[in-house]
Amino acid sequence: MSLPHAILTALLERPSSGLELTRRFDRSIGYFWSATHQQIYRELGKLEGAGYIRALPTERPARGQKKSYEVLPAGREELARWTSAPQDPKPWRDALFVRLRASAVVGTTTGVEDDLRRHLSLHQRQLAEYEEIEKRDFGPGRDTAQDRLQHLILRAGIDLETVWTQWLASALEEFGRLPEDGGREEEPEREQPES
Amino acid sequence: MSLPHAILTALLERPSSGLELTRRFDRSIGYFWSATHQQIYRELGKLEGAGYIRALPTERPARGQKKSYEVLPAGREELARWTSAPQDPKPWRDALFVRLRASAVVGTTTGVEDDLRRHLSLHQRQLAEYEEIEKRDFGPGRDTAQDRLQHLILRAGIDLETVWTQWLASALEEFGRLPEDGGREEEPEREQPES
DNA sequence: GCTCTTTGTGCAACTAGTTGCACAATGACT
DNA sequence: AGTCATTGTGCAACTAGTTGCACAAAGAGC
Repeated sequence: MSLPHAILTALLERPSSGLELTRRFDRSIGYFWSATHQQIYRELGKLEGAGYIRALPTERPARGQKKSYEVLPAGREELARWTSAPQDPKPWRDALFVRLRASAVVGTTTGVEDDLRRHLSLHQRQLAEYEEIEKRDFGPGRDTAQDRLQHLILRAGIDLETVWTQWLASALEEFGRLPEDGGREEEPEREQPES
Repeated sequence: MSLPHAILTALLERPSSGLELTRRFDRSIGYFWSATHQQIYRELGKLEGAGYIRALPTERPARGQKKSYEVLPAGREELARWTSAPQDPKPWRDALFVRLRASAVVGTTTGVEDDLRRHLSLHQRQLAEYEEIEKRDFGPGRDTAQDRLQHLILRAGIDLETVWTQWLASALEEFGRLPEDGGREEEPEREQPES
């Protein structure tokens, strides 16, 4: 459960209102932990209730009015605690693979193939965006410890998107070599290797 | 929402009971779509209610008794429909990156670093397991369309685990070069690049 | 001055997934 | 025969995340 901690991190980097946070999640933090504005507002409420953050004093605190939050010491402590506590990696889930395996067993491959192509171009776009950011924000100048950690994260994104595009390309190649009816099994009772 | 479709796929490959499904999810399908037995039983109930599967007739259908399911034509159709319908890739979420970024801002890196090491060895183990499976199940003999699609999926797993191990190794290297107090910013008000 | 759009904030209901427990049948051990 | 562990099945409560809507304020266009 990382959303509250992602928010604390963002607020430590810079105190912000709900909308500002939403924007920052869209173009930065959301690359590895996405969240909608609804989630963010709800979480801000909880964090405030827990005493981890507080609203910065403002002239007219009314509804529909910008409200900025800053992290309190308790919030910083909680973040430090959470950050250094061990956590298991979540088992990755990807519907695309389910669909691939399903298409092998029902024997229709054209639908997935189209989507494979679409995903490929999405991943290519994302990769390009990351590389753009890398060029822009991580030139030779910036190498404080903080820069280097952020660069490391960006690198993970780039590497991951790279394998995705490569794998999708190779999958499409493989599809090109498949017989028209796809992978429908001829003898359904055959013992499958469970891989 | 892929669990029902993952189950349909598995049942088409071979009719099974809840427990058999659970086992197959553990060592095969679960590599890309994990599920607990509770989820599986619940979903089997729903699928039966929807007329997509049915319990194979058995002598003594009592509680605590093995009950196998098979896919009905309607289930196969639904699976084919779902498989070929376009679906957007889910934005990937990874708490590790949140923690990394958080550690940069709170300035404590030792905890994460230990966990990075632990994750590295977990990914290495997973990678080894996949490669074992590849050697065992996808030798030169097996190359029906279905084999090739399953191999493709396994390849994705291998490729992904490979980048993970590489990235984690490079991250640890980077950590080795960091100053002791980590990435705590010296001037918190500096404009951060939002990458 | 009045509608219209944009910006900022938020609630409520729903869906998916996880955790924790419970209970029946079976065979083994004593 | 009696308890005990194991196997197989399942419910219920909870947590996290998504979707859909609503409402207030402010400025823009007429």
